[in-house]
Amino acid sequence: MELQPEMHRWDVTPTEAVALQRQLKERVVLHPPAGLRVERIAGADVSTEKGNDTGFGGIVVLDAATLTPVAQAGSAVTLGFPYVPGLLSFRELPVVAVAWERLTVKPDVLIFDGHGIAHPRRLGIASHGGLLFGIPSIGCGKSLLVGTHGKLGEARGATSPITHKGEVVGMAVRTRKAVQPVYVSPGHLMDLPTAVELVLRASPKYREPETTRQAHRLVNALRRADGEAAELE
DNA sequence: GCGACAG
DNA sequence: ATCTTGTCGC
Repeated sequence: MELQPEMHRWDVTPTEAVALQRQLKERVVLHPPAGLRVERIAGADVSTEKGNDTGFGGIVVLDAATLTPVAQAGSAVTLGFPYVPGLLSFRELPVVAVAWERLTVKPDVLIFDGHGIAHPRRLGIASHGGLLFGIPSIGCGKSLLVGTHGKLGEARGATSPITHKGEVVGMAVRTRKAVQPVYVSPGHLMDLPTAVELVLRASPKYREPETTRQAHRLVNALRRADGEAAELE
């Protein structure tokens, strides 16, 4: 099951988007493919501008062992959906999808800046993106959308389960000593233990995974380059 | 009805 | 997310 460009249309209303999420969540698989080998791990991100409706997307693929970039792709797409908490994927995935199509070297796992199943309807951008691209995916957010968790130790590697409506939907993970944790949840073709392990492995030095940091760097560079080109008109 | 609310 | 300067701490 590869990319599914026609999974559904993107020009929908918020009400239709919610209905699509309820339907799509049934397809999410919460365990990794048998014998998954993570040699390449990637990060996806989108950057937007204040007085503009253009979204700059990007994906950076890293060697999982060295966390060195091996491939990348960017995109600039007009945003067709507003930011609505719980419907982030309808705003950002169309942008990420263009970058994904341009990516010549595909990763084994894709980490999104946002949540997976730690979502009101269990279909955050990581789960939706994993389904769309047919790839194992992980959600790694900087703040919670839903759920609560207990206190966690100060050491790097400390964790505490995120619970929502009686279900464990993710894990608060301390990637740096005495620094606010990140919130990890499975996207698609992924389970929580593996997601936590991969995020920790990808975050040896900073709070956020190197995948997310590199993708963030790429999309911001694209946005600034576009802004400077516009000034010379 | 009120508060919360990824990026 | 973006708009913005300086500032506290390792």
